[in-house]
Amino acid sequence: MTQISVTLPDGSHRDVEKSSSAFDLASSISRGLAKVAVAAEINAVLSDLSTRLEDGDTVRIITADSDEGRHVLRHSTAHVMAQAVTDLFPSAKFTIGPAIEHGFYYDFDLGGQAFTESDLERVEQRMREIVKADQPFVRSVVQADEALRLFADQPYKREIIERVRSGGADGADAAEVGSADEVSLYRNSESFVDLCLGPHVPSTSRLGHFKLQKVSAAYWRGSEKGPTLQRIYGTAWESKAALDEHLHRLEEAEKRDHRRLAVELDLLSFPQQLGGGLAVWHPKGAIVRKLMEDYSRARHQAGGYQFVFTPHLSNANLFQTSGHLDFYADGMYPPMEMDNGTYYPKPMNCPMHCLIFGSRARSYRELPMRLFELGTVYRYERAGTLHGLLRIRGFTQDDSHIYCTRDQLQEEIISLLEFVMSVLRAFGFEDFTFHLSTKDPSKYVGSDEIWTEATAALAAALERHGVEYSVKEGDAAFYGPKIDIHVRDAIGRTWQLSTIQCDFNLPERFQLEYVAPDGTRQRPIMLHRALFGSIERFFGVLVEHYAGAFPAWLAPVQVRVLPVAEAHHDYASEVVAHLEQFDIRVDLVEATDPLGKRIRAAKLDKIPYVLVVGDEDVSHRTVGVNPRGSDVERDVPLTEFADRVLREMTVLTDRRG
RNA sequence: GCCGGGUUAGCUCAGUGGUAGAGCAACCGCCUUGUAAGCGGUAGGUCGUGGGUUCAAUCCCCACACCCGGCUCCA
Repeated sequence: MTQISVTLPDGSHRDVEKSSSAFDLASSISRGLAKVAVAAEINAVLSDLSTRLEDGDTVRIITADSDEGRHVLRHSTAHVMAQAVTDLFPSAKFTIGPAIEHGFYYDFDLGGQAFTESDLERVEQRMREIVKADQPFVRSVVQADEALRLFADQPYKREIIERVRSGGADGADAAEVGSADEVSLYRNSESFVDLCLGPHVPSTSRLGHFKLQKVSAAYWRGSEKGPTLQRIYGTAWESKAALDEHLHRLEEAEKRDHRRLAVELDLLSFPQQLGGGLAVWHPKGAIVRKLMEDYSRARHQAGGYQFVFTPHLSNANLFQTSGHLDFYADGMYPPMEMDNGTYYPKPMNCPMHCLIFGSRARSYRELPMRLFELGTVYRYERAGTLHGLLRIRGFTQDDSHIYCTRDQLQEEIISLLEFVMSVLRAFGFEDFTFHLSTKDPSKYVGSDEIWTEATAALAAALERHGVEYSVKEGDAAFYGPKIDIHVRDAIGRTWQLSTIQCDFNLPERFQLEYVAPDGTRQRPIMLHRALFGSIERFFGVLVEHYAGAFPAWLAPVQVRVLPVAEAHHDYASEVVAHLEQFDIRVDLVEATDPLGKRIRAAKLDKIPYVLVVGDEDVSHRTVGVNPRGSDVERDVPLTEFADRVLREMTVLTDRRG
């Protein structure tokens, strides 16, 4: 037999010469395919293009412009970077260097030294030389003993091999090496060989559209107790155009940074005198926040929630009862000794809501009881973790705790999902992903029965909605399973916002009970639900989603009126007064500066409507409308414009139905 | 908390061992009738805070605070 037959992804068969490689197959299909091929999937295993095909194999050629293809490019580029670093820093010990979303990194031990920005340039330069040298990536498989000799002066590589051999490996180790006895290697030059399962591109000349981005520290094996390594992040793409586009996207994302926009738009600030992770809200930011909160309250009121308020401090006994002191004392602000005991700033609202539930005998007739509070909490986040509004020490949860019977659980979760998505849609989020976190067998409270039931209730609710969801095994909190809801923003980034969590723990700890129809005392199940998550964080996400250009109903200033000249000031004031009577947020900038300059300033303030009024408008009671993002309209009757803005503002009420 | 880099006017950023500068913004004046920067002037800084070295520190050294990029953590 000189021919073998392989199956292609479309189910067709193709004959190729015996002992053909995957690359030969690609070439036989088309020269174009061969040119963009970077690897192959053979019988569902990702493999090098050089792999010999067998009769009956199912083969899919991986091209550079696919997700898997880019993954291969990035992984190979990481190897090239490691070679470049070891060329330039001969004493560097290299560790691991995987492909990640949009790029790759590699971690090195520089013996206490750190890379500088100029080192990065040198490394990048050396990488370009390696690419030009067209070094082949050659895979080999050796015995573990031989590999240990090969990496005699690379302690991290030896550690990986040893761990795999002793069976103590985790997934990351196995991905580097292969199996316990046989170690997979890739050599891309005389001097550079790395542990790796591959696959890799055939040679370094297939790479080149990359950029090193930043250098930072990382812990070996992610452990704070391990050595500190130097990590270099880079990105790599299939073409210069794709690389440029990616870099452009990063620039655009930077322009949306809520910390930058918060300053530019005068929304809020983090005064140094206040301390880290604490924000003050300026009038413009406060208006937006108030509108968000007002809307949230209105929706909760309509949704059958009861509003409660609880204090910022509590006697330590409460957090002893709730278990927070046992589990999270490190994340709480330190205690204050007072004349009648020890007090803590609250890190959570739930214990206090439990006190409200437990304040008197409860009947099943009161369930489900939905308590809601915009509750401000304080958590001691470690200094290095703070990040604008997204990671902050003092923040306000839109926190709801729902006490219900086991029979009510599923229905309650279903209506919660609807409620959460409906509110998020009102803020412009349409694309949701769902994650169901299940029991961690090593850390949980409650009976298996109730875990199964609650997890099934969460899953059923998701399925009833017909939404896709991923299961995160063992990722639940110790007190119960949960659903996390992520949203995709205007430029495709995802943010975790809402969470719905079942809790069997707190009702037990607080000995919460209700009287059932048969007169017995039963323990309620508790659902924790944060919708925005934290008002501060959600606001930050909104700023980035809208790039600071809030929709009209949220904009701090909705309309700015610009008289063309001083002669139009009186009429401009009338326009302002007319709009203000409908609670439209409107301001006026008099004609001391030229019109063009005032227009520009209004645009930079991202105001939804700029109204220009001149002679014709005065005589016809009209306005010139310059809307954000569309064309100027002249001679719009003032009353018509007011109606239009009002309609836009009532989008809320429409969504409420 | 760890590693690295920072902190100069409201903002963006120059700069120097001999107590500081630009553009924009602000304020004042002039000009000004139609959609993204008219002209001129004025004011504005304990160069993050504290200590040290020095005749002299915004600059060099140390500590602290805060910020940035990651790591770790995130009820």
